[in-house]
Parts: sequence; structure tokens; C-alpha cells
Amino acid sequence: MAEDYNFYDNVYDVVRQIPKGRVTSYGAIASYLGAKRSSRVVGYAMQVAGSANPPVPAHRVVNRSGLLTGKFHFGGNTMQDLLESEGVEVKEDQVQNFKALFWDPAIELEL
DNA sequence: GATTTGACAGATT
DNA sequence: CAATCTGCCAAAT
Repeated sequence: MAEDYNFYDNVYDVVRQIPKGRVTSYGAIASYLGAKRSSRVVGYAMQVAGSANPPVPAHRVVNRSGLLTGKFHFGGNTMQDLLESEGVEVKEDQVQNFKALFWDPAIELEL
């Protein structure tokens, strides 16, 4: 049981560790997993996350621009509503003060 | 088993 | 400085 670790499952694990009121980017997660070029795969995992159990806080995962890419998958403004509910300022599907709210696993989980 | 797509990122023009 | 194109890796069909 060495291959039980999938890139996919690993992504969920990191996303679940995102503290409330914080956001991260696909590249940050991918980079933390050692596949910074696989940022797209991370996003794909999020798609299935909507079907995953327990569902990962994908609403805390945005692209490197802080843009709520994928809100479409949530089914409306659910993503933005959740972020605002956690104290994250979202304007036009874009995380405000993104840089300050940016949660980098490669740094936060570093210790 | 091979091909296509993909919630991106980074480099280049 | 802003917009555009390519690149990369893995999962899904």
C-alpha cells in the first residue's frame, strides 16, 4: 500500500488544512505536492471534490490571481458567499487583499 | 491503451 | 504594463 497516495487525494488533504478566512492557489498546492506544473490537475481534483466525501473547501481555492475560477461548478455565487462568510472579501469573483489572505502550504505547513 | 481535456502558471511578445 | 501563447502533468473518456 504504497500507491495509495494519489496526487488527487493529496490535494484534498492540503485543501482541507486551509484555515478559515484564508485562501490558496492551485499552483501553491501543486508546488507543495512537488508538481507545480500540475496546477491544472489540482483544479480538476476540485471538480471531483464536489463529489468527494467529505467535500473539500474548494471555495477557498482560487487561481493565482485570486480569481474565483470555478464558481460555476458550485452552482452560482455559493463560492463567493462562503468566502465572505469566512471573512474573505470577494469583489466581482475576485478575492480582495488576496495577497494578505493567501495561505501557502509550502510555508504554513513547512514546520 | 491512446487521446483529449483541464477550477492553471509562467514566459514571451 | 497588459494581453496572448505555450508548456506540463495527471485524470477522464
